[in-house]
Amino acid sequence: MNKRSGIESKKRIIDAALRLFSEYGYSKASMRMIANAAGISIGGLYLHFKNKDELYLTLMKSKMDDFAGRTMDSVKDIADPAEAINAFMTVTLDYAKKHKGLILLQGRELGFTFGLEMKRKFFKKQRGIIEDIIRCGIRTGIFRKVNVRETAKIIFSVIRGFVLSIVVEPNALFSPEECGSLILNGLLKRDGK
Amino acid sequence: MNKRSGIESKKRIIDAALRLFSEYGYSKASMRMIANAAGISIGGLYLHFKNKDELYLTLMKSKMDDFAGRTMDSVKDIADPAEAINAFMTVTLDYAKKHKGLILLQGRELGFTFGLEMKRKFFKKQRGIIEDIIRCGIRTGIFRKVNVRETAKIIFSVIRGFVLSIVVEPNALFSPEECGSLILNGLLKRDGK
DNA sequence: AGTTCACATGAACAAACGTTCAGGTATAGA
DNA sequence: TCTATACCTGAACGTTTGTTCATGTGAACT
Repeated sequence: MNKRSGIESKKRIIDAALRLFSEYGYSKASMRMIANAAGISIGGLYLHFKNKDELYLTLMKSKMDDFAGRTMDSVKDIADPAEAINAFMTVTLDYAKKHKGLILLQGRELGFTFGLEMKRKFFKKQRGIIEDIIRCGIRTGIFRKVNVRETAKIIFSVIRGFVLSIVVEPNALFSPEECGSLILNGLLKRDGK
Repeated sequence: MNKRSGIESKKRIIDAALRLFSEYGYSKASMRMIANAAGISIGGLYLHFKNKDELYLTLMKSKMDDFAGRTMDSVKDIADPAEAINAFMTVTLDYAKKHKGLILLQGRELGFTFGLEMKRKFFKKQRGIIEDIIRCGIRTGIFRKVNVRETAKIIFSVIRGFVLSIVVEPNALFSPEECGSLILNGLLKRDGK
């Protein structure tokens, strides 16, 4: 099983690493396991990534960029803020559900010193999108005059919680639609209705 | 530093373990480190806990029981559902903020097979409290007729997200009050106002 | 004073870890 | 056919891991 195309090997390594990091966590997924799953030798693995940290970070970076790009795209040309909130919610949660591997990987090893800065940047960017939507909603008079930053944090927290739920209680997930509805309408009865 | 009271040693071990598990995670906090921090020998550690798993689980169990008890107490004799939601939120989030160690410990190592069942039970119980409050709110006509289970999941998800935020972005936390307000009132402008 | 017993020690062990390295092999160009 | 190059191999190394065990120690009871 020799003489492969280099980039293809690298790709197989990344795939295997994502799978194993996700299932076992950073510490318990050993380089040997990853090499094995990728159909390459241990030495070969180190030919493509200079060490375990680099492998992990490369993985994270590429997947998170992809994630961010998609959510951004899905919202950018929706005019109605209420609809945009819903869309952002739905896209994010669906993506998370479909890519459990990434989610597991990123949720786990939380206190990791060496991936933290990257994650923070990612979160800030995502929260920024929500803030823009809220500001737009307030400007156009559709939303109440809430504290934009606080509210964005809260909404983002719902998403983060959902993502965590995927890991801990996969069969206790709520529907994105119901969630959008609660965020928009609240729990209290409307005066009129 | 010999001849201690046994239970006191055990207590020191638990303290040290919580601190080190929290800071370094399950895998990277070694039994030697824990023994060291507890001021006991490696062998002595195994006198009190038969292995690393047991130490971890004992820790988790005791802290989670404490957590559950406190949140339960804080809500049980508040009549107004809206107020109860707020109280539950505040107490839970404050507790989480005050006990970062526990939170880190429990958020980290998410995919752990051997602690999962316990965690699920804990979450279910907590969600049950919220469900009761919502049901009460609907019955008394204060809340809209929402899907109780779904809504409870969502609210719980906010909490879970907050808890995660403590770890990842400690200075990007929202206020429990603002959060309660959003959940109760929603984002859309009220008809009357 | 002697025995017992709960608590404590740290050297020792096997296993697993991340990483390196001396070497091997198939392809591409000469 | 020879050489250069890119890709690959797995034994080996030095650490560190969780866990065990033969041995000690001091207080309490007989």
